Amino acid sequence: MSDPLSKRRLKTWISLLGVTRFAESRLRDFLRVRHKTTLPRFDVMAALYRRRDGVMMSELSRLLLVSNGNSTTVVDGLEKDGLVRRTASETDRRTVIVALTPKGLSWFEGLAAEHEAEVSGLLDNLSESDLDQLTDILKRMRGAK
Amino acid sequence: MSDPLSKRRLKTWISLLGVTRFAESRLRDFLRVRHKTTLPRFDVMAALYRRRDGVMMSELSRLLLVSNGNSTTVVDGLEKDGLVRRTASETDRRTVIVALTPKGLSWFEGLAAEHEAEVSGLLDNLSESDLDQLTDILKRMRGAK
DNA sequence: CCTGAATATTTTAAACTTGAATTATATTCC
DNA sequence: GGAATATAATTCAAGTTTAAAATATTCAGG
Repeated sequence: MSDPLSKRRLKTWISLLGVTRFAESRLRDFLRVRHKTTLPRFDVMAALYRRRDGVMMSELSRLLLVSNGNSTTVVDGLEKDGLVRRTASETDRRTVIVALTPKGLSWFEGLAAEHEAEVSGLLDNLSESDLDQLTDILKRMRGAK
Repeated sequence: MSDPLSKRRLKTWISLLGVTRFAESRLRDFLRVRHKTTLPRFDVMAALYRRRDGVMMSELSRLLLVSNGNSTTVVDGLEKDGLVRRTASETDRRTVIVALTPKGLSWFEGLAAEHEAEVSGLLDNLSESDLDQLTDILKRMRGAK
């Protein structure tokens, strides 16, 4: 179990975690300083931007890999600020559909390009072939259960 | 700014984040169900295990990429449980050295192998050459400022 | 020495997050 | 149809996390 391969995997994992945490902290700074917002709020907005027709609360949680309770809280805040809207489903009365409001849409659009540039800067040192390899590796990791 | 390369980087970043979040959530489950503890507590213990002589609070925060306040809180909890110990520095009275207690050490040792196996399982699908490439790519990402 | 800048830590308030109830609705299968 | 089960969302308590403010100490120049 504690063979050299297993040790190498652990080391790689720690390194992976370090890099993503560093990058997340940079993005948090960017969002706070430049746009007076937070990463979790941005994440929800980005998910809703990609799924313009709206998503169920539970689907939102699945997409962002956070708990249901967490989604409820963040969406509550965004709704209070008029950036997202909750709508009851016609077909299933348990279900709530969340979507961007027009205000939310334009807010996000005013931010998206800058955010993309920020992320792009974080991956600046990666060549196209690095991106290929990384994408491939991540796909394989996702396969593991 | 929003050229194809930048878009690819964004996509890769989102994928990277998804994979690490998924893995973190698995580790959280493992620690909660099997060992009645949490990821942040484990992270602190692991850092102290690697630095057996103890580390300054601020260094601990830097290692884990969390805020100073966060380190204080988590170390408070671990100290109350007798797993770590704070010691005043001889040379600098501002400084506090945190280290594992004997109890903390044996607790961690009883856990480390299982944790390593858990992580190893998450990277199961990666070949040695994948690990090489990934390590290399991460090193390059870390270079970006 | 003194003063101001820098460093180390803790405290605080607000936000985030989780996992476990809880409530409500839908589905399955007898 | 009705009971058991599953699913959707929220609420809740406890813990985590952040960033900023407060406290204490050291260091560097003058």
